[in-house]
Amino acid sequence: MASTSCRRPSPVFAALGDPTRVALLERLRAPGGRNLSALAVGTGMSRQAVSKHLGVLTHAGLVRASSRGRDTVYELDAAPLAEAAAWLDEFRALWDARLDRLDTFLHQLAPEETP
Amino acid sequence: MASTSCRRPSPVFAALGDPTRVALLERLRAPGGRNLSALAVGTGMSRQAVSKHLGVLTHAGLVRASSRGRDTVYELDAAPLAEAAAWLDEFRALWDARLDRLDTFLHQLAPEETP
DNA sequence: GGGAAGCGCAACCATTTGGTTGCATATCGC
DNA sequence: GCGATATGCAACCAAATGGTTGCGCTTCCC
Repeated sequence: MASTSCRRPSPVFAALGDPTRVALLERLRAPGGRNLSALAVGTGMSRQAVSKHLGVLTHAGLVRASSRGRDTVYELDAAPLAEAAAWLDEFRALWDARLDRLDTFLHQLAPEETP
Repeated sequence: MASTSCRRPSPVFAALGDPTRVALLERLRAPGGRNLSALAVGTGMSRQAVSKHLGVLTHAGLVRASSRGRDTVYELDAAPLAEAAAWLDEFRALWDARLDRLDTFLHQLAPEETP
């Protein structure tokens, strides 16, 4: 098979494709969790907009939301980040392997032309 | 500073967020490059749609396009993938460091309650 | 030279996305 | 109980996205 073995984490990449969501993740990197209002302040957006972005992040598995009485607490979950990094590394590794095989193939064909 | 040091590779993540584009990248992983028509066949899309996706990938730096006579040859450039993976690792590392500091802080506060 | 192949550009359309506002509901604290 | 706080849901809107078709230009090859 020429494809990577693990599943492609497209939702994670799509979630990370928006700088606003990345900024939210950086705010969530502090331990302890934040509620929606605390996350929305200073972003220049309404709470509802922030809530939508948090929904995308939650759907991608990057954020866990737990209802805590009156407000919902959002926490970072970095496990999908590790999966995404692993996919990137695997993709690159397979690509490099292809190039290495091409290199040896060219060497076998014409050793003097590929120093 | 609480932010990661390197710039956030949002365009790369946005480009990888579409499964169609990831499939194109996997087709491009074979060495030698492909022209537009070869990439479009079998995708169920028109050449123009594939060209737009290739434009997004090129803009993200994941693909290099070189004009080769009548047709343009597209080649994979995996360097942004490495940058993206590095960003993911750095983000996770900083987050883990925060958690570690919290852990030691809690230990200093009440050693018997955090086994 | 002339037909065919390959590509880019522009116009166009449907759907999704990113954002807003308004309102209803649940919860906390006095 | 009651006011204030925190959230979710629905409707709505502008802009971006993903796709199409058509046309024109360049390049190959016979």
